[in-house]
Amino acid sequence: MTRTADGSGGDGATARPRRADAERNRQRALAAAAEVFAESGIDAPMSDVARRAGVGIATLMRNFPTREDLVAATFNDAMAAYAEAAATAAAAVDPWEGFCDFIRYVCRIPCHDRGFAQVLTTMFPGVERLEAQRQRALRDFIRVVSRAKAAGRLRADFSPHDLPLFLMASGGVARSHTPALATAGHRLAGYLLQACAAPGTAPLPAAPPPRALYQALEAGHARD
Amino acid sequence: MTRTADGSGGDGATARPRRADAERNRQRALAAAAEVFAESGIDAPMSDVARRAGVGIATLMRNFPTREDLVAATFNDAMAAYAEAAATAAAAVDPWEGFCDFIRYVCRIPCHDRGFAQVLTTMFPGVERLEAQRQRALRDFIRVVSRAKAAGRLRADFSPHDLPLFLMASGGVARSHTPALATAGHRLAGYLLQACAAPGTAPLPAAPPPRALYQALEAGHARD
DNA sequence: AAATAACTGGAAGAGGCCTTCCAGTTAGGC
DNA sequence: GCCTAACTGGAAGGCCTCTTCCAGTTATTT
Repeated sequence: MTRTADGSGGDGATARPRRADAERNRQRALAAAAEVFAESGIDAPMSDVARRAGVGIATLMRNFPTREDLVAATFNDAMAAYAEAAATAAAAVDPWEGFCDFIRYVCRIPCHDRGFAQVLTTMFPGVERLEAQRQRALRDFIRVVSRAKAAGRLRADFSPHDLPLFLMASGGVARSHTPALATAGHRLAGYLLQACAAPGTAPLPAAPPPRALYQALEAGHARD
Repeated sequence: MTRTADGSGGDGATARPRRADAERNRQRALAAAAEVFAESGIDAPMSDVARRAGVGIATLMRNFPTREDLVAATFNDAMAAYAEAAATAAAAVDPWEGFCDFIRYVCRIPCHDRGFAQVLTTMFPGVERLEAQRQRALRDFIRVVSRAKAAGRLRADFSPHDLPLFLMASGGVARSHTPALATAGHRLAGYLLQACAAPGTAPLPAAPPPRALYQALEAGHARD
């Protein structure tokens, strides 16, 4: 699983197998980053990551020259798991169950991994692998949605692009790692699922054009 | 309206009426803070506020020794308006209309004032005036809720303490001032209202104990 | 219009974070 | 076991923000 990360840019030929301690440090950095980002978000100080990994800052910076590099490498597996969850939901026996399970899964994410929640609601145009997984998840989620609609359980005006909306909403609740906020997050998921159930009793306000929405989420950092 | 802010700690007797230019600067600082905080949130650099106000940093700091002082003074009126909106909702002819209007109003706030959204979802135990208004709003909202329930339009398991939940969710969507995100915020409000309508088709996940919830929102800064 | 107390803004100091550089250390080939 | 290239960690420099201090300016009083 963790083997998927490679990082040293395209050494197609077996140039040389990398020194063992260096690789060990790289892995330690990734593990530390996973912990720190989960707790404090992807803007956490690099020095925190280095300290927790037990390596120097320079070592961290050499392996991951930019913060984006580290973030991408750290959440590669999580993103794959996310895409996998969407695929599972698309293959669920009961379409509505599949939909509900996936939404609940998604709403739970910010409670235990703040960093990953940020990654899920931020576009990284420069990181192909991450975006490819996100695309895959979206494609599968589109299937989830159409199946649930076909089964008559999901309201017709639900849009697959409401997914980032739900993610951002959950992220807003899970601003820290408090049990109370985790409970609140579950409750929000409950409300949202209730709202999704067919038939919608009243029309929903229009959704923003997907292009505009995703553009607003680009990595210019969610800050104004 | 703006007269309500006083700041110079309790000069009960007419000690001396404060120099005119000083008062002018104070007002300019408040106006600038309102703009800056609305755009960038209450963690915006103090120097930005000073620059926009056209005063020196020292002047700003003398009027408002801590950031909390400035935040409290800046959002005093907005908080009063918020409480007023709750009162209006509690007096609405149609209880359900009152409820919906208020929720929509609340969900719109983060779209045009990021700072105020943060204030609404952060407790400031040291700022009595702010907390008093918040209490007042909550009391009126409790009336709104019970009236809407009595009218049979609001699901029975809705809790008045879900209000901060909705606020945080909206805040999560309105991470920047993009039209797309404003539209998304409206849509979220639509979903939430749908979910609130009686009868709930399925029980909601339990809410966190209010004490724990509000504790998690205390001004230890929404960071971890 | 002079005296004075209130008020002003910039500069300097402190702390945090990111980035770069370099002298020292260590793994791995021979 | 030694040599060399790979790798290491800390320290220094740059930038940003908050806070404090002080010499200069200005409104107000008489």
